Amino acid sequence: MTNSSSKLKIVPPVRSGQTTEQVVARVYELIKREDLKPGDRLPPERELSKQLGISRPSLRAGLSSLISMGVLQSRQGAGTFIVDGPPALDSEPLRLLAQLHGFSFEHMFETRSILEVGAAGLAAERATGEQLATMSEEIADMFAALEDPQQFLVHDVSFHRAVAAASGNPTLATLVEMVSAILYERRRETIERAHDFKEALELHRRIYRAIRARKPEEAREAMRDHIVRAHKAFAIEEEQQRSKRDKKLEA
Amino acid sequence: MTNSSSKLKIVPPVRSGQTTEQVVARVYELIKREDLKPGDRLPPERELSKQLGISRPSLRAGLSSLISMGVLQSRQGAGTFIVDGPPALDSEPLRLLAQLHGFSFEHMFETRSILEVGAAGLAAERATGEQLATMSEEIADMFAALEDPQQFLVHDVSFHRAVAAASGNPTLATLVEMVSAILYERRRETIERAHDFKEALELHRRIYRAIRARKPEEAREAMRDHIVRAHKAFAIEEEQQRSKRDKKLEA
DNA sequence: CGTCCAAATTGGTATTATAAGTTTCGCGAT
DNA sequence: ATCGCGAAACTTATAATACCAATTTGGACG
Repeated sequence: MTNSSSKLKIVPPVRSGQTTEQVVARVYELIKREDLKPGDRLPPERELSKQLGISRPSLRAGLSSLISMGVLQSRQGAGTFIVDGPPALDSEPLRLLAQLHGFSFEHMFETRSILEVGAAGLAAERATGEQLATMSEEIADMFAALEDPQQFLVHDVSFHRAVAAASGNPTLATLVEMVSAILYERRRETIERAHDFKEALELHRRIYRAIRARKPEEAREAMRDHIVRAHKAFAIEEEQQRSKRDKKLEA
Repeated sequence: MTNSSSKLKIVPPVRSGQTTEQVVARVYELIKREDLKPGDRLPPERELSKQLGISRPSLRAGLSSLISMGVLQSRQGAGTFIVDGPPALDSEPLRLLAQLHGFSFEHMFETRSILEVGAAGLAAERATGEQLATMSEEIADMFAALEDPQQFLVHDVSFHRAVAAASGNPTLATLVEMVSAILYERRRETIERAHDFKEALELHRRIYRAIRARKPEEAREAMRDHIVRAHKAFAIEEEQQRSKRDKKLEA
């Protein structure tokens, strides 16, 4: 139903949109018809370019788009594949947009809070036993990493990812992941000066207990409380780093 | 973060586009240093490819990525520009991801609900006079379009966009936009059979009044109620369309 | 069973032609 | 003389063809 006569719009044969868009649209069609599943290999570039009636560089431009969108992945010598693994959106676009329009970290934290509070509430309603186990394990790993900030942060992030997954809503989990990734990267740089991991750990346990006890409202409240505090801690770390940098400039 | 030590699977090094990534990274640097602001023009392709030390087709592959990410925009004969206007993320990646992993519309609605309920709450705290006026105007336009489903839907969407904007959180507004765009496209096809616009309109007015009265919890509750009902209406429309299609197949 | 080579495939470049928008300049009318 | 207007020249993105390089895969051969 691509260029049939359903509309009388004066559209020259393949004139609509750039060739790049055509590639994206075509791959979308392939996926939609389930000719392609995650992990599958696409036809070779030369063949695919012939099928679409465009040149190889043009095709490559389109594939680049899909790769940067996180839908495809290519390995030289092997082929181009539909990305396998958990669904995820690349956070690069959001990062660029934030940089362009000067989104503040305050807004990022606020958005993250809304998403994760929602996720925690759903998780309390739907989490499976296995998902509960995963959360619990991450908390144990945080205990074990109380002296190693970087490692602690890794398990912190994993715990939140587990909660998002336990919401049973992949769309929501994907958005949580996208926003968190940006904050995580920034946090990694300032975590060294962090303090009071024990408090953070206790807050995580509180979230877990509420989810485990199937109490959505408590889970939501615990998550909200945790992120507010995390935001404050983050702000303090940022401030410390800033003042340190200023000091260095004086010298 | 991808290949943690949880599995020893021999994963070939991910060389997904070295030059393409270079282009994205370089443009990101340009933006970060504020050499480039929204609306600005990039150097011509020939010049830029020389600056980066890569060929034009390779550069174009990178630019294609940025264009599909919604960061750039090209006009033949004029040049390539940083996108101007309100910040927005292309919803194509999410659409593809949803198709690939079979995300359901239920999940989409649930995510939209979480985002918009949060936005409504914030809007009740922060909406400016002008933003309130915009919302009110959209409601008036919905009144005027009670007999024209397509037009009604347009103002419906605009109203929600206005609420998201009034949250004062551009990150949140961007995510709302991204998720809504997907549902909107689908809705446009089924809206003709919709019923009871008056009820929907009344729910919108309730949201507006709560925001106007600066009552966050009421605004949240009104938004939650509205989206639940919208979801139900959507499900009914889908069902009608499905049964109609089945009927046609019989004949 | 191991090693190595050849075919397949993506990665990247160079060159050229084409189409579309922008600017400029000259001409004519006022 | 000046203003408006149209056409030509220029700039720029768009796209195709041809070519070589790097890497992986699989099979042939010892």
